[in-house]
Amino acid sequence: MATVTSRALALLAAFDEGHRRLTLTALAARADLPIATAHRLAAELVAWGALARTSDGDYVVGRRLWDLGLLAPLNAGLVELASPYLHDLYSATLATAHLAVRDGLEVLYLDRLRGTASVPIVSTVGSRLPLHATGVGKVLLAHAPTEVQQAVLGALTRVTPYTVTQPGTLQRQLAAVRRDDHATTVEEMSLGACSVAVPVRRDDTVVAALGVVVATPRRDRSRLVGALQVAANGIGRELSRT
Amino acid sequence: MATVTSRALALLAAFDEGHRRLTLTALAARADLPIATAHRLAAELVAWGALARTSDGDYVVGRRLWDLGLLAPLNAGLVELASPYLHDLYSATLATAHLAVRDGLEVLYLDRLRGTASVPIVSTVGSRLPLHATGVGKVLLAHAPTEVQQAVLGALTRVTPYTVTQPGTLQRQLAAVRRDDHATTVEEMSLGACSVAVPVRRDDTVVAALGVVVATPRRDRSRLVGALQVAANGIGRELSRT
DNA sequence: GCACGGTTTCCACTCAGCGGAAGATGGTCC
DNA sequence: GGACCATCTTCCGCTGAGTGGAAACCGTGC
Repeated sequence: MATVTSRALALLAAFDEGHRRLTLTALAARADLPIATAHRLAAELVAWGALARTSDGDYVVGRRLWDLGLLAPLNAGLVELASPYLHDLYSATLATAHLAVRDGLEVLYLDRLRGTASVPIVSTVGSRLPLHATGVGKVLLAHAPTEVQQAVLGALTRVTPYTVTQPGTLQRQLAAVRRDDHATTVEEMSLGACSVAVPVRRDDTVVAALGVVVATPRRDRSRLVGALQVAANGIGRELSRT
Repeated sequence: MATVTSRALALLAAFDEGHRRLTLTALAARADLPIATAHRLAAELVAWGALARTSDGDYVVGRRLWDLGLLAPLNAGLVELASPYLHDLYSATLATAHLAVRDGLEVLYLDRLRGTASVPIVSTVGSRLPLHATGVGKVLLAHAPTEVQQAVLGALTRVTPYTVTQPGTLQRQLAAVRRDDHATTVEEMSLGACSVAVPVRRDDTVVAALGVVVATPRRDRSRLVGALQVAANGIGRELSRT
């Protein structure tokens, strides 16, 4: 038997990147609730500010959830603190630059500065992508607890024909990431897109990863790694002061 | 009689900028709920991801609200699209740069790039400040519907000794903002801080304001206005394409 | 004017939610 | 080591908050 709270949360969960605005009927269907129940509970969420009603009656996520979301510890200054460095990185490389953290068994993109090159970019702020198929993901996975590594290694899904799906291969790559202090991918997440990423450390702990996405990394690899490390070190220094 | 939904939302509302992590007892007190009730409902919020429990038992806002918050229409690309221009502005001026929108009778800061100058900055991403006492606020107020202007003009609170609190004076300033297409403040929000701001237009509609905070605006006013307008025009052009 | 789809409102029935109390846990002080 | 305190967790009898099908309402299109 569902609780009232779980029903209200089901309404919130009905929204996602592909469903940012919903009619009442669609909202009820996606929340698996009768229309009358959805209507009643949604009215309370609207009154509080968790949802909002557009002028033609559709429901959208309310401003108050934006406010609350900013209080989530993940945003405790990291995005803001890292932003200048992300832009320095962009200026130095003109490539799409990312700041990401590990969230369970996935990469979560906290910030992105989109470059000008026509390289396919699949990430956006708030999106989650596989750890094993992205540069920032490999960095985060290489420094994750053993049980996280084992869980990921046990479920390597193929995203492109070049995605590494053999555990042994990925383990060797992760060891190389720890040794070389950077990771690369070559069309493992998107065809036409390669990436380079480095760890962001607060003292000795890897708390995030910084990466860029380019068409071909091999030519500029050491230059990209250098720029990434300068930016990552700057972020790490400021993190150590807070 | 309170509903279950209102109690659950009261728990979420217990968190704010000054209370990012709360013990169960504090959470219950701030939500005005008995501890047993708070414990039960909070457990459901934790299970869903709206709240999280730290290792020592405290409650914090959960990652899932961060995700949901990103879906709020306000963030539909504006922050990300504007970010490169905000950094261009920073590079050109080395001052703290802001992107803000009007939210009811207040300014809401969507993005901020903190400059290096030692000027007191009171805004942070997500914060709301008065429309009449900030540069971006004056821009947004000058282009707000008449009833918004009248509501604000009827309640001009003093923030510093230099805050404009006489309706006639502010009205003349707003007319000047519309005429000159930029606004300034001089220690009206914080002593030692002055600001310059311009409108960001999508076609002919003012949808945001872009501003910088400096120690003394008079010396660089036209240079700052120029840089702001270049950035605002760039943002506006991209907005017109989406 | 009618049909249709979506939204809003009603209300008899029932079980989910309530919260005080008791127990458990952990930390501090003497 | 024991006493004390504050916080957290769990229990459970009672009852009114919540339920959702059905009807009414509303807007649009033909």
